[in-house]
Amino acid sequence: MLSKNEEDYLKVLFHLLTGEGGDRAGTNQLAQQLEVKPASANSMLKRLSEKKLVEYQKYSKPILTPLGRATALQLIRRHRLWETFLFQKLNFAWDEVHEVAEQLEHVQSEKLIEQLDRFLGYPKFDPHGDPIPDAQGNMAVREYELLANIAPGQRVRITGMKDSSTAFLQYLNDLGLALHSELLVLEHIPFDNSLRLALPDGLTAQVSEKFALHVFVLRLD
Amino acid sequence: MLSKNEEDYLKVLFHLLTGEGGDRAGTNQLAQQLEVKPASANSMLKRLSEKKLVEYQKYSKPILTPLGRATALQLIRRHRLWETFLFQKLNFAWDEVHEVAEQLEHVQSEKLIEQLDRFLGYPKFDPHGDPIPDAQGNMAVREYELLANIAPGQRVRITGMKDSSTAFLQYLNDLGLALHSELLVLEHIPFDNSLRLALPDGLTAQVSEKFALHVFVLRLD
DNA sequence: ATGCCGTGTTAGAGTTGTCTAACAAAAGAA
DNA sequence: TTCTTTTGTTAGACAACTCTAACACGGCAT
Ligand SMILES: [Mn+2]
Ligand SMILES: [Mn+2]
Ligand SMILES: [Mn+2]
Ligand SMILES: [Mn+2]
Repeated sequence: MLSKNEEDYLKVLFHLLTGEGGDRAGTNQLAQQLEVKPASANSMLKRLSEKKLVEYQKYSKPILTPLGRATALQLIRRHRLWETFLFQKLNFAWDEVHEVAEQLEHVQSEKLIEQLDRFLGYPKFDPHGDPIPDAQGNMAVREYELLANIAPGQRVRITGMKDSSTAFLQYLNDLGLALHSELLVLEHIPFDNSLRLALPDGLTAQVSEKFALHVFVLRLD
Repeated sequence: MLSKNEEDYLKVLFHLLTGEGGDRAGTNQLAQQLEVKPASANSMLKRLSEKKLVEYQKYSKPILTPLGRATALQLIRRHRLWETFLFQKLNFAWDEVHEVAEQLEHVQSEKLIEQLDRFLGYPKFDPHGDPIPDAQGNMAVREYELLANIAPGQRVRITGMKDSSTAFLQYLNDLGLALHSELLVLEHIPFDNSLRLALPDGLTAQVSEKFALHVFVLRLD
């Protein structure tokens, strides 16, 4: 059985190694993500290696073993199910769920997660649009495109966010946008690659390229 | 902020000191309840004393400060709300809720508990019939009498259990009894103080005095 | 009052995790 | 290639627990 800390390190490592350019992930990135010093991350890498979750030799990049990957996916499953619960049943806002799920994910009970999944109706995506792995670690592939790449005139639906920071989520909230919101790209301004959008409430908004690079969408029609 | 372990020690101490004959509770009882050695309980008593939750001088019985009592009641609130959630929403059996609630109770989030309480409809009692403290630490007084003291001919409703051990809860289950079950005392056998009962399903059962001393009831009619 | 036994306390060591400070290796620039 | 910067590793200390083993206190019986 893994400790809460071992689980958190493993999960962060999974995200670092699975995200784009994940091959460059090492001790320092791991430490930074977890807000600890590199010395701490280094000693945890050794411990995870002892437990056969990570393959690690000094001065080379760590990789997850199949066991490590499977274990991380189960933790991600728990995290996203709890986020969904908080959002759907307990009136938590979009940007409030993560912090609490970060604690709830460590509760050890097979039955708890099974029953929570059933209670929520076997959701496929969490409130941020991220796919929820099933008990076998399989998850839906989210078909998405970046909003930044959509041509004017195209209607789209928001399917996820690349960034789940509070600042970003609250900005989205202020625009009246959420997962599943539909919007229309009105204009593309070549100077700075910003976009003019028609929002669900009928208003229009001008958003930066940086914004548009953080929103995943599905083309409609 | 208290650690998970500090919270658990505090809660057990509260139950030891609040239960009948709670004045006799000391280092050894505390250690036994928590399944640790007396040396460990002793050092935790010092730490809780440092944090002004317990008044403690060596070789004398510890008592809770008002702050310690209030803190313990909030933990008990969280525990019983989670038990209620697991029982009512996630199909957990009566004797399965405690172990998981023992973990969930340590999740730190005011909003989580507020919203959970609302989601459950502000329940006054947990699945074992134990009262749930409100945010101020107040709880309903459960009017109860021991089944052992009920005279033949009296109809009663089960309002709680003095013992929440798995063995006891499963015996109750096997008899078809649960919280709120109604039953009729048919006969009192003076020889061993056992009772004959009419059960909800129409059958009768013979139960020992020990059993009858662990069930709280309300007289009906 | 003395002695015994159960209760309670301390010292000292181990585990899991953290940090700082010093150092070693690898990568990049000149 | 040689220097410099970034990245990674180690040693050693500390905190929050845990334990075992030795010891002190206090209540009770003779
Ligand atoms: Mn976490
Ligand atoms: Mn999420
Ligand atoms: Mn607990
Ligand atoms: Mn209970």
